[in-house]
Amino acid sequence: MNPLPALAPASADATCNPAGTPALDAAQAKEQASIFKALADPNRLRLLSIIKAAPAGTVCVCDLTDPLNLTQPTVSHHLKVLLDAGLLQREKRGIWAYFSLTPGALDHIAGSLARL
Amino acid sequence: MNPLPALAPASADATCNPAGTPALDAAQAKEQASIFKALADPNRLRLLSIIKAAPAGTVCVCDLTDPLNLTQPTVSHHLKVLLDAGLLQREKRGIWAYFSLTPGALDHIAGSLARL
DNA sequence: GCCCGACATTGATGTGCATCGATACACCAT
DNA sequence: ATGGTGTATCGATGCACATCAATGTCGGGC
Repeated sequence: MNPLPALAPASADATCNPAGTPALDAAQAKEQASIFKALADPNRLRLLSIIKAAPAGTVCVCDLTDPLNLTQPTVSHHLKVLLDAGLLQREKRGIWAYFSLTPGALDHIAGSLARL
Repeated sequence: MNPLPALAPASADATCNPAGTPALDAAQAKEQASIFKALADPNRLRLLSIIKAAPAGTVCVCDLTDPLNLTQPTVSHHLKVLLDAGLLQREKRGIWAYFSLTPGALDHIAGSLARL
């Protein structure tokens, strides 16, 4: 369970880009696109924002359905998308599931943007 | 024709986030999501990468269809999406259309990510 | 004038995704 | 065990999008 497995190999081999091959090959592009796809939804951005702004840094699912005005299955779906993208971490405490930002994930994405 | 009209109002009013309202309201989230939606496609990421890596900083459309292995209408569609998102600029020289990165656009997105 | 090449737009098609209701699962209390 | 509550998963539905072929538009050369 490495953190951010999909973000790692973005800057491995630095080719000198010989005027015909694109700087980003198809595999790298697909990986990065999947990350941005996770961010390409208003409700998921709001989820990230709420979790980031939380005092303890962790938020229970039951506190996320009301501010977004979505049903519980929909919120759970979005959280899973962000989880699979490596942006969130889940910690189960008893009945409740607490979500927190993966440390450095947003910074990592910002870096890969600048390194396009 | 302002550059990056959809990116501007991200950090206007800084509320103190009173424990119920999300840090990102629905309108801001929708705007930012539309930007990430433009980035959430492998071929569009490759287009940006190719244009950024080009020596002159500008690339003709005819040089973009081959490396992506897509038809010309599809490439034109993707370029329009990036154009509408404020990420690219178009300059027509005679018959040809040259595309270049909007200066600071990627940095702006990276900043808004960190400011979520 | 006419034709040709570069690019944009349109229409159609298949696929993917956001959302919901219903249901299943996990955990605690009694 | 039995009931109840918080989450996750499933199936279905409607919409958005990526892609292409065909067509339209603009500009240059003959």
